[in-house]
Amino acid sequence: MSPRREHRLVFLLNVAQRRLQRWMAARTPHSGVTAAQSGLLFVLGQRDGVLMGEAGAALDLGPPGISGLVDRMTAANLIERRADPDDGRAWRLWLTPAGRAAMALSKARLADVNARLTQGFTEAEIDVVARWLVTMQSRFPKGEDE
Amino acid sequence: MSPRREHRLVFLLNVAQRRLQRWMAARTPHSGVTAAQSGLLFVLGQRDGVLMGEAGAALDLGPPGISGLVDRMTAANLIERRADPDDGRAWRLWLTPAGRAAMALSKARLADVNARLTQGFTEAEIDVVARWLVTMQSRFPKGEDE
DNA sequence: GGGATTTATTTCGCACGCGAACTATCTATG
DNA sequence: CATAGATAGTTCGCGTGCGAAATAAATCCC
Repeated sequence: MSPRREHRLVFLLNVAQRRLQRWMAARTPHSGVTAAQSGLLFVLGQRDGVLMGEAGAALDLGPPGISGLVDRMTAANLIERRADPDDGRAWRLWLTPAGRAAMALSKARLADVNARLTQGFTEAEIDVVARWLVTMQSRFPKGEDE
Repeated sequence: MSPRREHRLVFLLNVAQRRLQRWMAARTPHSGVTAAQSGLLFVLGQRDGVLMGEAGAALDLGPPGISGLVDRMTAANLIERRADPDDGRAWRLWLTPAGRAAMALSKARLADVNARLTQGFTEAEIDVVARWLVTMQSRFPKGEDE
């Protein structure tokens, strides 16, 4: 029984996430590229020149979140903001050479993280975990849907 | 077998955590008690008068984390800081009546969250998830152990 | 065409939690 | 006893991301 085990899921999720973030932050070989920042680097690695809103959607960030992330990464010279030629409101994001290099380094770190995230679990178990995490997205939606 | 699915675990964990936090924050019936704050309320509900460091350990927070949390909750009149009679450096934390009431309300919200966290998954699957989350704690330790 | 509405992004204030450095107290050791 | 070291908390600056409100450009509709 122990309702306590279930009670703990909220907490366990929180702790696991923070531990992972902290671990990644501490192991940033290249100058200060954080986990969130590598996320954006990967998005741009696949689709350079996306709109900020698209990048935000890909990372599940709202407007203020992506805006701040872009600010910091622009200041760090990892990406560039260039006006969209067709839409005066929009900005497109482009990797700088430094950003491209940082992305390559981030991939190595990600490989290490992946090993740690799956080690000791069967593929079926990892599938359960992934399915659970994905399900939580629809279970705790952004809007205030019931 | 898509290495991409594994790649996503970092991201999925991050998103699930943020979605849950956001959802809880939006559904705070009582004045502004956040998820982190309910965590401390529950700790005090079980052991009123703990040292700040003990509370931090229970919530996996470092000194600055628990210190700030206590600051905000003290300002909100949810808890009280009282000097430890035996140790001039230490402070013990106590629930205020308002804090005790907020804790009761938080429990209702937690029940709702728990339902959403487990609904649609078998007990065995939830066990896998819980085991995975716990394992991640040792996999991404606080110290810089390799 | 022009006013209302939608859309892209920014700004503000906030909560959270980290690492590093600091202060104050307690404890151990010579 | 004095002093060195350990321990409890605080403070600072930072990155992250949210909600709400503002700005500016695009679009829709009469």
